[in-house]
Amino acid sequence: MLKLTRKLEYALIALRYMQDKGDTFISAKEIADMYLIPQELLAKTLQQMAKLKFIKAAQGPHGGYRIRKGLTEISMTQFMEDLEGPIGIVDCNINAECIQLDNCNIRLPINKINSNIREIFNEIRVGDITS
Amino acid sequence: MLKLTRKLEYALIALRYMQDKGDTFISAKEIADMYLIPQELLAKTLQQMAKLKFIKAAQGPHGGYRIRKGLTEISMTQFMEDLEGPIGIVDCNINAECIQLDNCNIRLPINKINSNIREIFNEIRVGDITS
DNA sequence: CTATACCCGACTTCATTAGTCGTATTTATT
DNA sequence: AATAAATACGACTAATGAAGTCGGGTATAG
Repeated sequence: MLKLTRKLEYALIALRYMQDKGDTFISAKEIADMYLIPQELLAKTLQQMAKLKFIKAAQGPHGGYRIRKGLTEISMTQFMEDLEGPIGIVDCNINAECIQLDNCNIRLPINKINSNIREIFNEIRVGDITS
Repeated sequence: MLKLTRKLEYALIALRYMQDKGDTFISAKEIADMYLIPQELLAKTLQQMAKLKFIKAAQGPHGGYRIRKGLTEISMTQFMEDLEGPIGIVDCNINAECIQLDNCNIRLPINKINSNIREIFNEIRVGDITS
């Protein structure tokens, strides 16, 4: 209950590592070996982040990834939702296809809690975690 | 990601309904019918809550469940953790069997976030949702 | 030319949650 | 006493989403 995905964990671990390494390109393999993360999975995550322009990719030998300026300034809410889709502690926070609709008797307080949680992540920037 | 379990949802819906109904015993069936919740599942949840002394159970015809005084004062953190176990956005918040240990480079900020989330639920009492 | 590394989609496995079923027990009502 | 309505509880199955793997492609440094 209330878990982050591994993908997100791996992403943050990788970003932090890249941040520490400065401006050079770091390969997925290097990070995977370092932190015992399944390489293929980490690679896919890094590719996704590259597509989202969070990091810059370079192909070929000595290629890899490098953090883009600006990433550290975005909120964790945006980062997480870009990678994993909307945060919603119950399904109706996301797609609202609930049969209950108005009948639901806990809707309002639950929505409130969901906002509170998004707010927590709004106030944390990626850079707060990676540096 | 970051989802509450259905069990918890059902529990809160049921509690709110019982709260509204005052002091009479309400059967699992009545609530299940009302909110289109699988009866057996709701029943098990209510039984668990009865065991935890959150509600009082009465067997036999006209039996059912009634909210116990005091339930509305406990925090959502306690309520949720009693029903579903510890809140931990990553596994190492719960059982700390991670191979990484000190090697983990995001441990501190992640723990901080976890505290923030528990704090949100600490400040909400069950009664805030059920009334 | 070759080795290294990214790119990407399809697939499989796994864990957790969700839901079902069967049986026993309690108790109000007739 | 019999019946029916309800909880109690453990074992089981199904569904879902996350985690992880695989195969084939492209780019590029040396």
